[in-house]
Amino acid sequence: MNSEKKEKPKVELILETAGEIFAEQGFRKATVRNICKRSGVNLAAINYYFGNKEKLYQAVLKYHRSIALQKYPSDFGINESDSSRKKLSSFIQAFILRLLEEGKPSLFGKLFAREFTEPTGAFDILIEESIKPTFNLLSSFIKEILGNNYSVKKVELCAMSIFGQCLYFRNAKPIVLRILCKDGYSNENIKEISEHIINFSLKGLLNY
Amino acid sequence: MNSEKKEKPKVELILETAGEIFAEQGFRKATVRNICKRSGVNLAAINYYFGNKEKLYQAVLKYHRSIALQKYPSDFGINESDSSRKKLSSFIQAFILRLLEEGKPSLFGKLFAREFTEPTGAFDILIEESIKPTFNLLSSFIKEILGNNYSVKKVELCAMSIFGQCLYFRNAKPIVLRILCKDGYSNENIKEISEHIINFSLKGLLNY
DNA sequence: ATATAAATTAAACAACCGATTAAAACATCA
DNA sequence: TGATGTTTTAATCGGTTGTTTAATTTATAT
Repeated sequence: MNSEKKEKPKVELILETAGEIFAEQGFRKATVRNICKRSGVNLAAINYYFGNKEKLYQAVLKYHRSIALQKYPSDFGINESDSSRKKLSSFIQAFILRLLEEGKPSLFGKLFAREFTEPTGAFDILIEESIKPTFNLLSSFIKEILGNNYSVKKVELCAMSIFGQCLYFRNAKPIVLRILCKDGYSNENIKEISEHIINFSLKGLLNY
Repeated sequence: MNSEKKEKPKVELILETAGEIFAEQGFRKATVRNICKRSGVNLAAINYYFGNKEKLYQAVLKYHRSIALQKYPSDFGINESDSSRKKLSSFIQAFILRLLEEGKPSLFGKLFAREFTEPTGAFDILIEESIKPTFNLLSSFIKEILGNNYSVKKVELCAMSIFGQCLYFRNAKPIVLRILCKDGYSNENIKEISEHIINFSLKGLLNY
C-alpha cells in the first residue's frame, strides 16, 4: 500500500516546478540541478525527457500557456453585443485580473515578462501568437470608440497607453506596493486599479 | 612619443565598458572576462580595483547615475512659474526623452530597468533616491491639476497611469517597434509619443 | 640611483554548470 | 518465468565562472 497522494507523471511534475523556478529566477539563473532537486527527480531526468535545458524551457512555456488559456480565453470573455465602451471596460478588467491575480495561470505571464529583458528564441513566437492578437482585439474596441475620428497611428498609440498602464502594475509591482504601503494586491486593490484605468482611459479617448 | 589618444584612467574605462555590458546583458550574463577584454585590461583588474564583480556593479550604478544626473537634472528643468498643465507637459516630455533617447546617459536607465526583473542589493537605494523623488514631483503637478477634487489615492493612481504609459515605450520597445514597423525611435517618433501621452493624460485627469 | 609602493601580468584554483554515460531498477508482455 | 524495452540512478566529463596568487613591471619618492 502506498500512503502518498496519487502520483503525478514526472514530466508534468518537472514542467510545473520548472515553470515556478524559471518565473522566479529566469532562464539563466535557474539550474537544472535546482529544478530536479525541487521536483524530486534525478539530475538526468531533464535531459532524458526534454533533451536539454533550452528545450525544457520551451516546453514549459507551451505548457503554462495552455494552462493560462484554459482559465483566460483569448477573447477575454467579452460579449459581442455590448457597447464599445462596455467592451473596453471588460477588456481592461479581465486584462488586469490576468496580470495581477496570483496562482498557477499567472506563471505564464511572469515567464512572458522575462522574455523582454532576457529574450530567448521563443520571443518571436510569443509576439505573434499572444501579443499581436491581444493588441488587435484592444485596437478594435478603440477604433469603435473613436468612431470616424480615428487614424491608424492614433489607435496604436491609444492601445499602447492602455497596455502601458496595465502592465505597469505588474512590472513595477515592487514600487507600486511600496508606494501604496501594501504587501500584495488584494482583490479590492485589483478592483480599484482596473476601475481607475477604465475611467482614466475612457476620458483619454475623448475627442473634443 | 605616443600616438594614442589621451589615455583614460583604467578605473573609468572599466566603469564605462562594464556599464555597457551590464546594460546589454544583465549582471548575471555579463562576465568579468568579457568586461576586461573589452576594456583592454587584465583579468585581475576588476578584483584589484573594485574587490569583486558585485562591488563593480554597484560602482557602475553610482557612476552612471551621476552621469545621467548631469544631463538630466532631478527637477526636470521645469519652470516653477508655468501653469500646472504646462508643468505636467514638460515633465512628460522630458521623462520620455530620458527613456527613449540613445546615448551614454541612457545607460543608467537601462541598468535601472534591469533591477526590476533581476534585483540586486542596490534596488532599495534606487527606489528611495531616484524613483520616489520623481514620483513625488509628478504627483505635485497632478495634485495641482485635480485641484480640490483630489484624494491621495487618486493622485497616486493617476501618477502610475502616466509612469506606466511612459515606461511602456521603453520596456516594451521590441514590441512597439514591431507594431510601428520601425527599426528604432526617431526624434519625430519620440515627439509624437510624448505629445500623445500628454494629450491622453490631460484628458484622463479631467473630472466631469 | 635606489628603495619602496603601486600597478600589471600570466597562471592557476575551486566551485558550479549543462550534458553524458553505463549500469541498475523497473515495467510490460509473451 | 524470462525476455525486452523503458525508466531511474550515481558518477563523471568538459567547459565556464569568479576569484586568487605570486611574480614581474612600472611609477614614486627619498
